[in-house]
Amino acid sequence: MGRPTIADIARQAGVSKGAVSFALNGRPGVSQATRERILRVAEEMNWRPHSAARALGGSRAGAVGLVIARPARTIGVEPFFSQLLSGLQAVLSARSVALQLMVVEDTEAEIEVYRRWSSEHRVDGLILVDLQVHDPRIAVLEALALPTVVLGGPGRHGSLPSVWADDREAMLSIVDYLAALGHRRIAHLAGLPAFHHTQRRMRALRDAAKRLGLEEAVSVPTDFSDAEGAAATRALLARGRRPTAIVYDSDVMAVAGLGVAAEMGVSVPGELSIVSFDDSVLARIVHPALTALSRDTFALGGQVARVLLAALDDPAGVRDVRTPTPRLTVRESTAPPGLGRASKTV
Amino acid sequence: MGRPTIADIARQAGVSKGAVSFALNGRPGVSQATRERILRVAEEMNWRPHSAARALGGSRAGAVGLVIARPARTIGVEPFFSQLLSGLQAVLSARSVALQLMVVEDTEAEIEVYRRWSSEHRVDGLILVDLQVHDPRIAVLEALALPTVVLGGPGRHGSLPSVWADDREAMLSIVDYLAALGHRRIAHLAGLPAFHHTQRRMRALRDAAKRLGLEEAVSVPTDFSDAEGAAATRALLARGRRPTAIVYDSDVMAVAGLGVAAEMGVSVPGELSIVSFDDSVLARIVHPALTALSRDTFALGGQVARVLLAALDDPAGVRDVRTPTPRLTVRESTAPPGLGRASKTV
DNA sequence: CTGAAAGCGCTTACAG
DNA sequence: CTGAAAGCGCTTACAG
Repeated sequence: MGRPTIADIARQAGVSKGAVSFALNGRPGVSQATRERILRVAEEMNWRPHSAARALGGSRAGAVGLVIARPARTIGVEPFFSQLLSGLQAVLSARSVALQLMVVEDTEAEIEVYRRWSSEHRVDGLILVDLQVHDPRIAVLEALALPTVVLGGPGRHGSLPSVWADDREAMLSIVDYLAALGHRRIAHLAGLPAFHHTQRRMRALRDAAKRLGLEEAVSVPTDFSDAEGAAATRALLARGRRPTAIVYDSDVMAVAGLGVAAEMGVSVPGELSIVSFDDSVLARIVHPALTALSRDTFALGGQVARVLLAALDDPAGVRDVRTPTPRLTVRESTAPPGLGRASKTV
Repeated sequence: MGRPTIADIARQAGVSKGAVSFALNGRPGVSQATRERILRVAEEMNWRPHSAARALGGSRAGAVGLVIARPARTIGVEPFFSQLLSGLQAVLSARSVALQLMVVEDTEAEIEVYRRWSSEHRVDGLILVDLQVHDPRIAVLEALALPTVVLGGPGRHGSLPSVWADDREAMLSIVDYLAALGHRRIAHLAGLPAFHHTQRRMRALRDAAKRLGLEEAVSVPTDFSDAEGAAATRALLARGRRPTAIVYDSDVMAVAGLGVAAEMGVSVPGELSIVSFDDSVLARIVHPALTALSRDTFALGGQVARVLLAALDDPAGVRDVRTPTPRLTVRESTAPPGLGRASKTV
């Protein structure tokens, strides 16, 4: 007889379709006894909601969207995103909400997707990543009135709720550690300067340098690619008085930097300490293993999903959420400066 | 007035809703003149299809699904998948078909997702990856009668159409190259033995070893994790007569193996040649850069999407598609054996 | 607390 | 080639 519908259940249970709908959705409007009977029948018939019908009747699409804008030459979906996705889906699928994922070339294309999804009623809400300093997406999303949670901040996210970790505190923890080891010349291979978190990290480094009286502390912006990471590292290490420590904004760039150090005969950590702002398998498997900032990205994804679900129920009742600051995992790529080639190991 | 519907267009153009639907979907049933008028009106009103309504009225969900089953400890979504996704979406979104992506723990959970999606009418078709030798998913999908394209093969995919590249030929090209360099003892750090392509690679190595009269050619199965890749490499290199070349089934394992070689003071490529079966940023950025099998994974994704779309239109009219065999990109990690520590440097 | 009805925005036979 | 109508499977006011 094909898939059972609520009409079948209603007939079987001897009630109206409306009553079945109320019972199935846990709403008031049916007595406890009939509710249980209806649920039992639905179970017996192995009924499942038809997502399209539900979306048409109600006004929910039953899905939320996530668009990642990355130029093709960068790594694409990095370990960070795969962890985030898992965390998101763990929470969303428990509520039967699907996740629409899309990878596009740039912010313009990203905005187009939001407009299309909105007009096609594809999604009920959105997750916004890679927050920019002057972010054109914010105004668009406010205008579309699509419930959205921003991963990033604090600040620069307009009236949209944000889930954020403190990149400033994180950067300070790195610099404090390096300074404690004795480093006085620290370089920072930053990501895209348009990103909000890039600016916060750069600013934190400047502030820390002043406070600690460092001899040098420079941030070099890049496009996050391994190519620019390698090129910038080469330039830094070719200087007369080169930095004794480099902080990389991504694990991919950090690994590329490690390769350049090997290529130029600069020992790590003997002559150069390396810290990655992102932790992942990459940071662990290279040699020497990289000291890196670790965080529970899976849990972060779950947190974002919960905030978004709350926003769907009550767009006005949602507050910004601060998540734990990433913590430094020390491995083999950091040491006091100037140990020289003696410590080069292996 | 809210979003325009086909009823609005019909009123404005002075025709029936049915006529509008035909015109908008490029079907016969309206004259050329009225078709053009309708399209013009739709354009003026900035009409967009409501995906749920379309799914309910027709019987299409407007989406296809891809489930990736990976235990949490492996890298998750690898570069391979991100490329594949991009290729899939490039073709699918041109036809306004969404992609439902889900990451789960194991095959059992994966099958559950298929059953749920099927009964909820969430997707019109599926893409199946990581084909197994005895794959329980095949029978389930045949029974669900959900149009599905298998990425993998040839063989073992039942009545489902397959898009495949020849892993056997690919392995032979590696072994032939290593043998030509003079290697006589070759090891292969394979992936999960349950995977169809793992078996084909292992068998290809055995056959090549016999044909070439190699002294030793052993395949060691692993779970694809960096941990097992490292452990197995350690065991191989600790032997008396160790292999002079190791072929790794994934880039992550190859990088882990490279780390172990460094740790044990085995120079690459002087004392050990390393080849990765997967190419990616990882293979390029490490030092020495890894010789690897390259393929156009983006194009592969596009190909899979095209076959799936064809299967949606006509499930019976789809044939298996063979894609180009991956080709060896030689970098710095391979050399004739026994050059010894002299060539270590850099 | 419950039932009968209308409606969500499309698609698709079925008559003309 | 075209129009009027029914129907997809739900949800949600609106009466009782």
